[in-house]
Amino acid sequence: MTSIVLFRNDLRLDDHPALAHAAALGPVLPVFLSDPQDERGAAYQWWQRQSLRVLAQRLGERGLPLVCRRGETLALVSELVQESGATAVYWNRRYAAPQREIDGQLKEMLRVRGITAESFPGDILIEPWKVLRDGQPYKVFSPFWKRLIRDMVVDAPWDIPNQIQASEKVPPSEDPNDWNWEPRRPDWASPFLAYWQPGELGAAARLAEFLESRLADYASGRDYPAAEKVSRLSPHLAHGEISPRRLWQRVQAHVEAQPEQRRAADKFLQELGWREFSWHLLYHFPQLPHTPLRPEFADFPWQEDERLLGAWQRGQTGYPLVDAGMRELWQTGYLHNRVRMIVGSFLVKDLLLPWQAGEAWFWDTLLDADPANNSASWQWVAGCGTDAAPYFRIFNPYLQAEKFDADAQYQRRWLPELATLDAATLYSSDSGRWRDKGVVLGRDYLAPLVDHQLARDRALEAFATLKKQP
DNA sequence: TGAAATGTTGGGGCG
DNA sequence: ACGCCCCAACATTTC
Repeated sequence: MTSIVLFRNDLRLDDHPALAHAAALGPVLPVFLSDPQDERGAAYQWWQRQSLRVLAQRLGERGLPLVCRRGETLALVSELVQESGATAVYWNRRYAAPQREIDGQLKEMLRVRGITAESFPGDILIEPWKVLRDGQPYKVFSPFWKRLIRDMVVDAPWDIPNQIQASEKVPPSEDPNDWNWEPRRPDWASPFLAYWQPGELGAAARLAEFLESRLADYASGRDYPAAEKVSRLSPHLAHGEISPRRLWQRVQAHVEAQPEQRRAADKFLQELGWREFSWHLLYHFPQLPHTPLRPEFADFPWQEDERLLGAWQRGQTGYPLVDAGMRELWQTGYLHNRVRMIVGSFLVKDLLLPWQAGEAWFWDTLLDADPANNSASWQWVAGCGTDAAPYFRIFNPYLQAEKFDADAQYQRRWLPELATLDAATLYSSDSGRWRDKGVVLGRDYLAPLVDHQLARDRALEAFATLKKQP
């Protein structure tokens, strides 16, 4: 009579449809499976380890164990069904191709053996096969989102079950500490804890704080990386510590109480919409993480240059805003959205490096690494996505800095070597003025890796070669 | 959810 | 008072 409930990238009790369904039927055996196929970058795995601790504790408080196993999904579930005598397995749906395939095979294997197997809506607002126009997926964000908010109903979230009966038989668990997801030497991850509280409670706290004190200024403040007006919920969403349905419902309820924040809330929900759009794209176009959706970009003359890539990764390009962003990413596992666009544009257009190289670096270093968001956004920046920024939309890193970090607060925070420069000096190209403030180019800070004007022209030339292709 | 190049307009200085 | 020029400010187009 026992049901196994699988936890994967949905490390929460709230609005966990599979868990809620199983708990209503009888005893539950919660299982976390780590299939090597599902592993993401190093930063993501570190967070997942922290989040697992929280999940195990929350289950423990309710008298439930969390059985952790590492290996191939089908084999593990097969073993666990035998060891526990479970008669059903439930899970929340996943939408990326490899995971869909695994879960499909799992369902078939279980049903052949007479075990109930059922999947439930996963961590998006609406199932991708329900948002179509003339049977085709949307390829442009605006009509997609308009359609979704106008015509579709987001399911109400499931509350945490009041009581969850524990399974009598509990198979032994592996110790996730043995999985080596936490770096030892050097321990690059422990500083993250100064910025983040992984786990479902941390997610709830972040949301409460966002609604309370950040949302009101979100519409205008979200563009200024020093302003701290964004939600910083992305890692929590990426690990499923809060569901988008719950987030949607909480924001709607907040706006009912504070109608003057409607505009800001809509803007925020639109960002959730971009996440949704990315996941729908990944569902319909499984090649999204590797292959440009615009086929003509297959022939783009990217450069391969390890030296340039390394300089970008380490924040040593000589462009203060780019370097500040790359250092924030390395030190905190996160990067403000505006700065993601700027460093992305710089990699792809100023350095002419392939967007996949940036995608891979973000995948490894972002705590919120998410296959849909990461690949869709890089294709957007590179101009090769379906609804992408046109290739010729080339960010000027100096202008972006003056517009969105006018007082240089953000750049000085992440570039201690420039902390003595006031904004006016930072924005002047007069190296003598920099020297007067104690910063010698080439000694204290690098000269720019490339000249932006030249790089811009070169990028446009490279782009022009594409259009000649049939 | 750009930026640069190019075009237009209108106020003010000045002969 | 008038026309001319300059140029900032804004608008449009082009990449």
